[in-house]
Amino acid sequence: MRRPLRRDARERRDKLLAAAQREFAAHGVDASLEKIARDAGVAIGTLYRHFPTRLDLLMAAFQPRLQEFLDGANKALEMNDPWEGFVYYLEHLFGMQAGDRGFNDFLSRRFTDSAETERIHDEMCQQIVDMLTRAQEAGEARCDITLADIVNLIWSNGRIIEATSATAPNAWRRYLYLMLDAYRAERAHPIPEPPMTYEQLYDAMVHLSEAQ
Amino acid sequence: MRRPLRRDARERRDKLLAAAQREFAAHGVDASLEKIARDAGVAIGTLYRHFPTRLDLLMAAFQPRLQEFLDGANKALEMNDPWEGFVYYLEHLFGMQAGDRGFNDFLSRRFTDSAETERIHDEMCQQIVDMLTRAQEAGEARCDITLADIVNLIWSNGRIIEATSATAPNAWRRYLYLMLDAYRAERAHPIPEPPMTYEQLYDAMVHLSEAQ
DNA sequence: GCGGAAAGGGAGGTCGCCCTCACCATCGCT
DNA sequence: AGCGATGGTGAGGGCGACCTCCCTTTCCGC
Repeated sequence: MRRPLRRDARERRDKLLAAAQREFAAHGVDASLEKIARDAGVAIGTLYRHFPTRLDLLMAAFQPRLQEFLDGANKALEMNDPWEGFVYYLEHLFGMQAGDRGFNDFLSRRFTDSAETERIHDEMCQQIVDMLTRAQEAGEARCDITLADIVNLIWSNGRIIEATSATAPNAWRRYLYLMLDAYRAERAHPIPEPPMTYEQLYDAMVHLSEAQ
Repeated sequence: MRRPLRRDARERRDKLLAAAQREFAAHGVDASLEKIARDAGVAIGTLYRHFPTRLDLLMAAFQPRLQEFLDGANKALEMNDPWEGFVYYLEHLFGMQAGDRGFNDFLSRRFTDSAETERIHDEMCQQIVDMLTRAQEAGEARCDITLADIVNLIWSNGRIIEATSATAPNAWRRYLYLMLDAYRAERAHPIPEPPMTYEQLYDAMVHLSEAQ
């Protein structure tokens, strides 16, 4: 049974979380923990007392963003037109990637030793599959694409945002609308490579975490 | 007037270049120079004597790759069908990106203090413009895309390769063929964002270099 | 207001990277 | 063969990151 935090501890914890949100948003999930502590006006030892691992801090800092995202996603599922829902979902997701580099990194990677992040990732994958299937069954999205193709899209959008955020902050949106034309059933041409399997996809996300 | 290198100097220089090619290919243009020296069986001071800056080493190591690329590109320009040439060019480019992470990085960035790399980049941009214009004039590629869209494509392909090279080494090819469907003129849908200007594009490439 | 538990602090060890420089080794011209 | 120029070496200084641990400070219940 965890007793409530002492007042001073609570305050410093909050400052750390605020600083972490800023730093992760600006520099991605590999941001310097020492800089976060400095920004929070707190000693590095204090950061480690509250958050023994980087992942602990990450999860605490991203909780609100993730909730916000999941809420937005539900709206997409409630839309009547499957294609519109699909577009809305991706636009919402891309917009959040653009606004937060940490969220961007978080989406692209798997953190195998956190059951909590794994659960969130699984949930998002499920949402994407639902979205895509609905659009495919309505005959709007081409039938030869899978979850893995959408994850590829998320990865590549992440890169475009890294490149353009400082100079052309809306470039990702243009890229998305181009990509949507690639996904329409009416324009589909055969693709010479099979989709990635789920396992390949998973391994690739783990790989991104390991290669920093 | 540069006199020829002493025999021992020439040998060590060659070993350094070979090690640099391996390391850059495996870890990108930010690979550790100390590791390159170690791999070459040479002291770090020797590396710096031959190549005072990272860019000097980079250029020396990439010269052959770049030549190889430019040769392949010429083939594309000689093809009769403009669309086929366009596809061939991109497939060739993507394949080289997939085989060499250093080349991949090199494509995405600008190194402002090297006239030589700037020249090469300018040349590639010109090739792309020629390629694209030809395909557009033949009515095969949609008219509302520009050089910047192709550079976006190169960036995003770079990211997909980073993610998938270890688990699904041909995933980039699937992505390319999907993207090609986005570029076809037939039944193109309007895009709500304007293309990036050349200046935005240039700044974005410089930005990628600075943020490591 | 006091005592002990909870929390904070930050110096310091480790690592990998960049880059320099004073000294030593080697080559090759004569 | 000998000597000067050319080239090689690697310790060492600087940096910024990670993480630990012991000592000090602060809180809060009694």
